This record gives sequence, C-alpha cells and structure tokens, in this order.
Amino acid sequence: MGRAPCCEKLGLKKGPWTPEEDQILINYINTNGHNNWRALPKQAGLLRCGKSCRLRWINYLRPDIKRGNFTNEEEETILKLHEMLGNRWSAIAARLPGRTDNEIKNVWHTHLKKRLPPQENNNIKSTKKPRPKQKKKLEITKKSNKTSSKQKQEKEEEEPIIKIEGRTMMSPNTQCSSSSNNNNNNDGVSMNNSSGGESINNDGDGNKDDNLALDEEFWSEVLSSDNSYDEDARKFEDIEFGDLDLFHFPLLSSSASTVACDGMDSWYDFCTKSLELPQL
DNA sequence: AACAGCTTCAACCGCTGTCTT
DNA sequence: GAAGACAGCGGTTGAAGCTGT
Repeated sequence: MGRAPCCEKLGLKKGPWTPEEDQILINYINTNGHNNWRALPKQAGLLRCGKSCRLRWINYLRPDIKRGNFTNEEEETILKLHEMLGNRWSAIAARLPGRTDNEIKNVWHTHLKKRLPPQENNNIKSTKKPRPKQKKKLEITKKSNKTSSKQKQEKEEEEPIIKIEGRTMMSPNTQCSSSSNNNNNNDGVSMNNSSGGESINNDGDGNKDDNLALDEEFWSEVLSSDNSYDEDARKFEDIEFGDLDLFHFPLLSSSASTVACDGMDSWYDFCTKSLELPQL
C-alpha cells in the first residue's frame, strides 16, 4: 500500500503550538469542520501537517476535553481497562469521557504502571498485537457515501442508549457532554471564542441530521440483528470479562447506570463479539 | 543560588486499516 | 485486485518543569 510521507518536511512547522496557531485551528474547525485533515492546514493557513493539526485538536483543543488531574475513579478504571484491553489506549479512552488516548497513555506510563507489582509490569501485554478489525462493519452498514473522520466522531458523539436486562447503557458522551460542559473553560487555550463547544459540533459539521439518522439506524441494526442479543451478551460477559464485572464498572461522573462511558468501537466490539461467540 | 537528576506531557514518528480510484 | 491517499493508533522522544542536594 502506498503511503504518502506523513508531512512534506519542507516549510512545515514542528514543535509546540502557539496560541495563535491554536486560535486559527479552532476558528477554522468551528467554521468548516474537519472533513479533510490533510487539506485543513493549507486551507486554514497553518504551516503544519494535517496530522499535527488533528493531534492538536483531538488532544488539546477539542471543547470536550477534560483537563486536570485524573480522579481515583478514573485511575482505577484505567487500571482495570488496561488489564482487560492492554495498551489499547483509544479503547480505554472511549470509556473515559473527556480524556484522550494520549493523556491516558501518559498517565499510565507516569503513574499507574508504577502501581503494578513488578511481575504484572513484566506481563504487560504487548501492543504490537494487530489492531482489532472492528470499524469496518460499522461503517459498511451505513456508508453509502464517504465516512469521514468527522462522521465517525459524530457517531461517537451521539448518545445511543441500549437496555440490556434492564441496564441502561449509553455512549460516553451522554455523560461526557455534561461533564465537558463543565470543563469547557479550557485552561491555556482560549476557548472563549464566540462559538464554544456546541458550534464546533454542530456548525462545523454540516450534516448533523444525516449523521444522527445514521446513528439511529446503526444502533437499531445492531440491536435488531439478533434477538438473542441479551443472552449472547451475557455469554460474552461471562467469557470475556469473567470476574471483572463490566456492567458494574465504576462510574466516573455519576452514580446512575452501568457502563457509563463507552465508545462506538467498544460497543461495536461488544456487539459483534457477542454475536459471534455462539459460532466459535 | 546553582546544578543535576527526575518527572511530566505535548508532539512527533511510523505503522496499520480502510476507503477510493 | 492493485495502488494511492488518508485517518487513526500506539510507541517514543525531548523540552520544560520540578525536586533534591
């Protein structure tokens, strides 16, 4: 497979972002969204590669980023999820609203890893295992047109609610959004622009309605694809999570329900696995 | 106050997976 | 089916900040 160089090294700036650059990026995404990261810096007038812009946005500028120290609950969650998932930081991040994979990775390496007994440290799963093929199906189910990262992100930002045996389960942002709103006053970076978080999510991404429709379709598809979902989910729970009761995972921001924050990936994983298990 | 060693974290790099042509 | 293009992921790095002496 061909792969273009990450960024043409000529003339592109590297290193720490300046507040001015941040503002340009924020303004641009507020106005135009981020359909094409590669083209974005040119269009926005930034001397950065698209990758760098994407990273900056995702890890720092996004309005729903929760900054500040990790709570004990969050740390416990990371530890448990890491035990389950290994170094799949993005999957872990999907369960921690407002936290980024990069941040979690850093916290893991700087704090949490040290808490593990040396033995467990040695047994830390290698992350060089192949990434799970999990997104394809999700996209195929709805992708008649190009699924951009924006759309994908919106899928994750929607708030599907699933009831499994009386358990109400929702996507991360059900809680994220409320918590993130409380934390919208990003320190350091001026997020006090006219738009704020909402406009980023709505204005910038013109097809909100379409995506919403897609999401609903997706969830209904997943849930209706097999009426034995509940039972299979239980099997999956027993097999996959055994003594770690996923459904009673510590809540991060409220005492409400169960799996408080989960990403589409995880849900997709969960759903597909649960459907596949009987055939294994 | 000055220095060295340590810690933290933002950012980069290179790879893989997926989509498009 | 092959190849190019792109997004996303995880590992790593290095500058800045912190702490101890």
